Amino acid sequence: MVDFPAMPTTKDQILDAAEALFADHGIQAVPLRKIISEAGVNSAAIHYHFGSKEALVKAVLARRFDPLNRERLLLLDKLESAVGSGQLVIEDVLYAIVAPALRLGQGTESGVGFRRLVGRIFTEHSGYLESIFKDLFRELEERFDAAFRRALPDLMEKELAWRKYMAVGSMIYILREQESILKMSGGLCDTSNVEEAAARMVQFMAAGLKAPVLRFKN
Amino acid sequence: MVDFPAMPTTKDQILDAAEALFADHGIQAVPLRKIISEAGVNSAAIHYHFGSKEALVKAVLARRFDPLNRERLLLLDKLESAVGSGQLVIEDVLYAIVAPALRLGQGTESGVGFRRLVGRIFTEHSGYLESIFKDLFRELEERFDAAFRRALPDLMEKELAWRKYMAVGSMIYILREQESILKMSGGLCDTSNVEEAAARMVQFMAAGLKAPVLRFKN
DNA sequence: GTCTATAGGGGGATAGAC
DNA sequence: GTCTATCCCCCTATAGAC
Repeated sequence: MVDFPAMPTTKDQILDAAEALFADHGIQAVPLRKIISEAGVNSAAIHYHFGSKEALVKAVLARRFDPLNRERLLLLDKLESAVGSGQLVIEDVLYAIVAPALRLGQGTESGVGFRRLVGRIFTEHSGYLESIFKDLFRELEERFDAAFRRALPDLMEKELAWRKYMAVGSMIYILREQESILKMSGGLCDTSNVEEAAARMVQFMAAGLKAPVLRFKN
Repeated sequence: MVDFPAMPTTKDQILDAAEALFADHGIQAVPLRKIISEAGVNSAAIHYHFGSKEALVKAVLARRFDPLNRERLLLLDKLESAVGSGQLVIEDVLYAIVAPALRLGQGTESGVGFRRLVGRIFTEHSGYLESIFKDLFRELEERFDAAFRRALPDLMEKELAWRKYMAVGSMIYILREQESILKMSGGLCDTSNVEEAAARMVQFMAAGLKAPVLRFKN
């Protein structure tokens, strides 16, 4: 058979099927058998191509998160070089995190799936997922933590930490549950308009991050 | 043997063990065998007392969420009767949702576990969990949706819907991941001080909900 | 590289003695 | 109400023919 570029390889079929199923049901909940039957490949193919379920999971995640996080860092690079030693605008920093994730695979049929995966990975920790997650996000977290600091220089470290996790929480909930939210909201909350969704998310998170400082006794 | 009130029944031992394991690993990920061994009961005890894993899950969740949501609704009742036909304050409404969840089991050893369960239930949907979740939260959601409307009368329906889900997302992420957040933040984000944590969460969510309105083309 | 077949371990659920 | 023993299904992983 001639090597025809558009022909999906067995490996890709497995990755596609696994990605869709992981997004729908969670990573642990999906048996390799289901991936096999969904991908229409042989029952030994996964172990031949990847070696184990853990290695497959790593490959599925890396295929999306590596380019996604590279794009986020590229946007941050641009922001940083644009302001020089000046102050970063928190809305711009948030946009650099949110928009690439919302854009992921827009227009493709499988797009919703791996956008949901982006949110899901933050709340699946058990066993080997923990270390996969850390490897995927270490650089991103360091760079954006520093950017948050620069954009919000007046916040105490503790205050910023609290608000950062709450902002992250709101973002991953929207990404992860986008379909059930679309349904629950009766069609109002639609992430398929990327710029609108990004603007709403950025605005919400920025408002929380910039809220007036509270005083506590401790 | 005399009926001694402090003696935990087999049923309670099962519920306690299941709750802790569900909070740690997720509901689907926990096999009944693990609950059995953790609870130190007989391998047939769960099926004798509950009938199935689904019925056990329902019992575990109802034991905590029924009183929790009753308390939230009681607080909302008080707010509503205090303002009469006037306007509700969004911060008070948010506090009525957040504070009871943070207070759940504070001081007890197993408290962290079922506080995490509160957050976890929002992102485990597969199969029978969906309908259990709806049953547990139907009344709460209706009442608090109406309260949000009353507290934020100037927001368009769509705007309010978006912001509501983002606020919910930030809350459940904090509840659900409280231990990993405590660790990741180097001890800064501690939910054991209930009033401080509640105040921070309320402030963040309220700021996002009250952010200035954006204009969109659609 | 792709197939069938199967090993080997867990999973939920149940029967039936005590 | 509590125990032991076991059924039957599904899981990951591998061996070995083609």
